[in-house]
Amino acid sequence: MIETSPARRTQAERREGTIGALLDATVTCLTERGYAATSTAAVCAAAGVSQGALFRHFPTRQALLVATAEHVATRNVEAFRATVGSDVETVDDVVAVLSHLRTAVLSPANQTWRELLVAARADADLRAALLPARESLQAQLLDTAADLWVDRLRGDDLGAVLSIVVNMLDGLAFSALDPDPTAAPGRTVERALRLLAEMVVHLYPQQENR
Amino acid sequence: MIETSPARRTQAERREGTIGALLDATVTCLTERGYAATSTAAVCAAAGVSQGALFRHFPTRQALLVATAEHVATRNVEAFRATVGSDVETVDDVVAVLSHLRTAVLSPANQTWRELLVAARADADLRAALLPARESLQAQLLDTAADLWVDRLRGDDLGAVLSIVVNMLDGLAFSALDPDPTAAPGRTVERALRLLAEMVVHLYPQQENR
DNA sequence: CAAGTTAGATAGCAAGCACTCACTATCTAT
DNA sequence: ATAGATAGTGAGTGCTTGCTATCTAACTTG
Repeated sequence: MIETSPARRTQAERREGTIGALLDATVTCLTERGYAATSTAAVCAAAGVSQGALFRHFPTRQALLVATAEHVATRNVEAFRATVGSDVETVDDVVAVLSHLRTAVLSPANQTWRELLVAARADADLRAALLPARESLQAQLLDTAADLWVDRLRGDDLGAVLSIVVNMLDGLAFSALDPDPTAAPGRTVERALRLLAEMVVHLYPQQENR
Repeated sequence: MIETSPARRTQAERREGTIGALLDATVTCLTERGYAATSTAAVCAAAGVSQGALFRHFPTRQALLVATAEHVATRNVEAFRATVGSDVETVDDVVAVLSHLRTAVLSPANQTWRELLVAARADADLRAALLPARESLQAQLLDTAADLWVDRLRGDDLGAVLSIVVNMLDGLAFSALDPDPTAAPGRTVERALRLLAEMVVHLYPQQENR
């Protein structure tokens, strides 16, 4: 209580702490209030710091948003890697992977990423600033998928299947207007995921698939 | 030149004219500037009218946006109907349909619709106002597809396939950051569309498909 | 401990926003 | 032709925005 005075933190710790709080606050603001309503004031209120603190560490609002994008991009890759990790044999296995992928795509991190991508479409500066992170993420997704599924799908088909699956799940997330999009998938979506799983498994049936 | 004085229009004509100009201007503003930058001033500038004219016909900005949504929704249904109209037999036929569907999804009308849907996710009022148009559009899409493909796909699979295709194309449109998204499809996307076409054709191969 | 540097708080500013209001122009009905 | 209604104008209002300037608090270094 005496020697470990709680108000004693090194400058780097303070800095890192508030930056982390700002990034997390930006993620929550983006997911539950949208891009336009993610004002610097709102982020500061959610993070519990003043506006001066924000503009000390980020020269502009866009810089904060770009930093947030890179922050969530790494999380997204990790979530994808964890999801696809299990080995698949039967159609049911693939369905399970797709279901997990769906919840991953609906996570706040992915929601944030999507929100920023949409905003970038109308803002050339943001688009340019987001480009490297975007290409890096896409490449990492493809590499991860190739590592784990290379014996199942050939190069061309891998990219195509990945494009179908993630774009479909993204489209689903975009058009999900429910307050809680993490709810049950719904019959149509479940059937759609099964069709995709059957497509994946039957693409190369010469192996010992069921 | 004399009897048809160009400055002689009935009130209804004037009204309809400026309303149409405002709706069209809103569409172009939304597609090429995004939701946030579609201010009343920007729309009025694009339409060539004053702000007072806008607020005479639409009590609020949101009313203008909702009217625009309903305006493009009908266009979207028509474009979909025209696209799916041709009868399909071979895989190549389905690929052609999907390609046309892709360009339809990338059209300004559909882009506008998507922009409004995304904005509605963060705005409860807009979401509620858009709900009827949204349900009507979805129902019409499904009905149209059922009319034309009912002999090819059974009820459950119809919705699932439709969900896969339109969500994938929507996701593709969302993540297309190019200034001109109507450009060539790209190898991966072409392969993806072919895979989907094969899936559709092989779903019920008992008929006289190739 | 003192001087210097970094972190954070607060008040305020110019610009842009949705929207209003007093007014003019145009059309319609008597 | 005249009166009343509708369409359209453009300056103005209050509010929010991203960002800055000024200041205090906390940490680091000699």
